[in-house]
Amino acid sequence: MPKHASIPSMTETRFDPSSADGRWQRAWAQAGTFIADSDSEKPKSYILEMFPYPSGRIHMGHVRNYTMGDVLARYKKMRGYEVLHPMGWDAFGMPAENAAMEKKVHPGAWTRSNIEAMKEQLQRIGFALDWTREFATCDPEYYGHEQALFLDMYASGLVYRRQSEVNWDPVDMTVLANEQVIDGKGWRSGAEVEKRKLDQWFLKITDFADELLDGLGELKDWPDKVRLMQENWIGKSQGLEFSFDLSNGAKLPVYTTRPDTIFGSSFCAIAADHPIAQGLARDPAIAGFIEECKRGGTTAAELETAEKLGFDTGITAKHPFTGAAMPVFIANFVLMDYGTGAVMGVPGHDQRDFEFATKYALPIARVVAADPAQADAPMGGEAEVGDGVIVNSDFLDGKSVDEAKADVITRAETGGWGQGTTVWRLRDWGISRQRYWGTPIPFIHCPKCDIVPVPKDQLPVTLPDDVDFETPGNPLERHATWKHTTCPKCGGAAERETDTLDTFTNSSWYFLRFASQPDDAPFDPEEIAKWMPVQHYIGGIEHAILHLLYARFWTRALSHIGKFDVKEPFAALFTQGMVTHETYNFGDNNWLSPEEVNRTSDGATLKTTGEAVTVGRVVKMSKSKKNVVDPDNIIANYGADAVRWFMLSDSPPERDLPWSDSGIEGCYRFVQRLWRLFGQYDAAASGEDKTLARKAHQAIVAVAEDIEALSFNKAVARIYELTAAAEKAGPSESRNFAIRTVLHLIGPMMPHLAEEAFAVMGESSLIADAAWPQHDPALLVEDEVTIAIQHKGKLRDTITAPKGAAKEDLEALALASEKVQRSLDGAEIRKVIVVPDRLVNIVT
RNA sequence: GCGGGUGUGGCGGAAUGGUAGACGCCGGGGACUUAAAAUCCCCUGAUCCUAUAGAUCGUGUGGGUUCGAGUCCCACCACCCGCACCA
Repeated sequence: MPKHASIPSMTETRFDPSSADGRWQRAWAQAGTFIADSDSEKPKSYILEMFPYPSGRIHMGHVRNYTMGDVLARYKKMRGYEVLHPMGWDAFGMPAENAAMEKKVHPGAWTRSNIEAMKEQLQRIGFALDWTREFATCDPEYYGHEQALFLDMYASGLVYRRQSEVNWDPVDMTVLANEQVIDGKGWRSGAEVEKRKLDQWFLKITDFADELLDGLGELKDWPDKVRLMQENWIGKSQGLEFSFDLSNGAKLPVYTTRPDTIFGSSFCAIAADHPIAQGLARDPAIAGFIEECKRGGTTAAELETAEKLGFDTGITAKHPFTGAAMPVFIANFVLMDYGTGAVMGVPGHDQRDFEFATKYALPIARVVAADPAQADAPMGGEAEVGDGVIVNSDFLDGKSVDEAKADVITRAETGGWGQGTTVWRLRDWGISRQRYWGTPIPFIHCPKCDIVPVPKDQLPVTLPDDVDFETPGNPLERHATWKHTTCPKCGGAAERETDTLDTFTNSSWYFLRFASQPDDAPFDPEEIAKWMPVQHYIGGIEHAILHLLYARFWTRALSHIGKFDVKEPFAALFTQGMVTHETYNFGDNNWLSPEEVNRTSDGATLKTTGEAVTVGRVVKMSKSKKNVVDPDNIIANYGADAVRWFMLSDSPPERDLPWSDSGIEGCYRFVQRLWRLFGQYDAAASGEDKTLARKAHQAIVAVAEDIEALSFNKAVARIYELTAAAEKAGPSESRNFAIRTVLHLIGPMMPHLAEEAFAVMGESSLIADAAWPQHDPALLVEDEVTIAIQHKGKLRDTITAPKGAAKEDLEALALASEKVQRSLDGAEIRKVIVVPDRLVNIVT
């Protein structure tokens, strides 16, 4: 293609994001471009990114997350869908209370001002959001409906209250989540955490364990990783529950997944907090041992190295088949809250039992072997947990592991001493939090009537505003008047529940409220039916288990009690990677921010003194490592489109994206390069450029495929290629088509630039409302292809041949090549493999 | 310990079993300019070489299947993530 002299462009000026960004953001807002119309006849598409916690400022992780969703939303709109792409705020939670304590601001005021600031930031990036549906979970309208849903669940038996052990921080006077306990101490107060039994509210997620597990199978468009994590979390296991008769006359129920190894059992072990152990605690030695078990650390490293410890109770258990008397130990490795809190020890075929038996010199018998001849083979230095054939086990001898399992379960059931059982790792969801900044749990404690739900017409139970955080503990608990009320049943004096709901509750149904927000109900089932399930849900992998499991549970629970007919909330899930940045280190652990450092290709120096700075690993942007880049500064310098383009370029979206200054500069250069190209659109040009036209049509298809696969990095590469081809081409109608194609293809990615250029070309409509360009199928196929010719497995030459050329012709062309002949050097040709339109491989 | 993932130039990464390194960044050279910025053009995996040509090597390591392997199979190594004494 001859290089042509530069055409005087329509605009010699540069694209100026500082004026264009705002202009088009206002234009979209005024036109209501992104307001979802649920009455539309178009097919519906609900695109959702995990809503943010209003911590104060938008960070690069948000920008990446929302840019991906935005491209999908805008693309779907161009493809003729009615798109719902909402945004809101996960606004309850501890940081607001911490801010209240530290900065003496009300959590509500702090949260509201953060929301205002972050909303403005999001708007500056030009996201195609339907702001008419915005809400914050701390709005009484929102949490009031949540209270109503909670009461509905209560009425259906999905909510209950029981005593439960919690981590109690005696200084802050509050319950701590497990992840807030660091080395046995409260993360804020540093105080030794106590175990306390408190009355707590629970949601019966375990009722749905089977459904939640089976449902994973239908989630074909979820990452395998997330499905596996949930599967493991739910932790279904099948086995036998049966009881040993104890020498003291009591019965000891145990649970095992390996009933096939029952003849190898040589002891029983119970948890330190097992009722039998507790009953023996009058003995000071036993009480001491129980205390020792409780002190055991819970960190990974401690568990890894923790020695198996036991205390022989002196009680014996009678083996159900052999009648042998086996010692019963209290053991530190048995958990009270799994199974029955007691196990039968089979040292030969369980590693923990093996270690324990070794330490306490208990018999280690082989009951599974590779084949019956190996029945007397000595055990090695560890338990054999693999498959095999049962040996040394009376009537089980010769059976496979699976056959033996079934046999023992059948005998236990017919003999009436045991039962095949399913045990789950999943626990019921404790949702009580002794905190202020959450949804008040809508119950009243009446001295006469016990626990009474707040009548629905009295909802929402709102939070009082006049609270102080000067003293530790729950402000609702010590508020002068708030908790005092009357019993809805008997009218007598009563107290409100002062616990609030876990904030994960708020995010368990927000997607339903986005889809439909009537005043008098949490949602309208008809609207839910129109929009749900979410077609693309995008967010961080850190929510793989809790949030996503709870949201699935709420959807199923609400569906179960007849609210609507949706089983799974998120048809497809995408977990995006983090935004990372180099770290800079000066001296010992003096982290430096990128602004303090001069980075060149061969190192980094301190801006102030020029001293050398150590360039550290590329890790997730975090305040502690100071490797944070603020999106605001970047947008101010380069505009929204360059940042959006950066977020989509280079790294595949599921992987981490390393931020770099040179990268964003490259993106900005490309924005300007496109602007110049758009300026070269020449309405007067005529003539055909088939090569370029073909490239444009191919790009239309390829970019669409890439966006639908969320392979934004590949879509970006294709746009670069088409851009380069259009730049090099001389004026023609085809070139105009190519330029307009580029403009449409970048519409979802760089919307401000696209709108501006569209307008400069004289269009009065918005590119956001435009249709995705049509492609001509005839132009997708090349009429000439490049054929690779290999000899001895290596490329020797390439030839150009008409598409669809006959095998014989290709072979002849290949052999006619001078380079091929030189490589062949007269050798005898044994075989020629011809792959049509691809290659010819000559075997000698 | 269990489960999962990843490994390709200086960097981020492309590649239905069929031309490895598309595209971007970095780097080098040049044009334009009084100069700079901006922009444009060319080069850019390594080694050898008789150097516009050609050869060899090259996708974590070692094997295998195949006319042909980054891609499939087996074994191993490294790093990352999740869960964790779950009976």
